[in-house]
Amino acid sequence: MKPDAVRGHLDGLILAVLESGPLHGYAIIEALQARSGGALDLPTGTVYPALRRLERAALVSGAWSTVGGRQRRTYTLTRAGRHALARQRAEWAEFSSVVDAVLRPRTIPEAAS
Amino acid sequence: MKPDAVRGHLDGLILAVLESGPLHGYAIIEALQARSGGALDLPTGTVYPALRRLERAALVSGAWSTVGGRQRRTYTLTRAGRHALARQRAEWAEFSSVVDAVLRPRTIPEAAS
DNA sequence: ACGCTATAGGTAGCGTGCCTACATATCATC
DNA sequence: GATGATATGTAGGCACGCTACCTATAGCGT
Repeated sequence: MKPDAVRGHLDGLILAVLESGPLHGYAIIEALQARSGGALDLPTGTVYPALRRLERAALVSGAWSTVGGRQRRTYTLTRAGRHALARQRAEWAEFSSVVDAVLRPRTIPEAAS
Repeated sequence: MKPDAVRGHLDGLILAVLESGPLHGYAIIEALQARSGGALDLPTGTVYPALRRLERAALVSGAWSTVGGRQRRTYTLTRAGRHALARQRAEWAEFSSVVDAVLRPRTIPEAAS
């Protein structure tokens, strides 16, 4: 998939994978890969800043922990995050149906000749 | 619909409305409104630069004409534009199925209480 | 005569936000 | 001790849609 395609929808995707339970950043990237059948392979430079953005917006809350000597920052969906996710889903439904409608091929009158 | 949502998909939308036949910029905006049931109300400052971009990329070709004393620039899909449209449709199909898959609510195991 | 709206085209500059590239550190494997 | 997986992060670039303007004609109302 072309890079940049997720623009404007990344937040919703992250919130969606966090719905099933808290995850740390690296695991979020893997979860997105898994759920998309490998199509979504987001670089850390995309996801980590997004998580900080979501945390600033109070849609997720982050907490440090140490697992196997490695630092982890585990993110949990907040109540506001849950509402935001519902909103994102509704917006996506509308958006995708609009694009579907516009993109759908019309029956083209057969060319003369 | 939230502004900026069409980002990355605008070109495809414009190519799609041009598939049925040549249109000038203003008519393209109206066609997008019509096909989307009013949901897409793109400002001229979005569409006109996009058309010039598409013309530079040789996906559409523009031609001036005068209708009722007003200047019009009518855009026609080129062969390359038709290919690009097919590509955009394929990309959209993949992208939207990926987002659907990730966004789709999982059955959440009932919380222990 | 004047203003308003619809029609028609356009530019300048901004901000968002994803990407590339890089930096850092631990642990396991070879 | 080098490599790769795991894990987190920053800096800078840039594409692109948006806001806010500007210009011009035609038609209508007052």
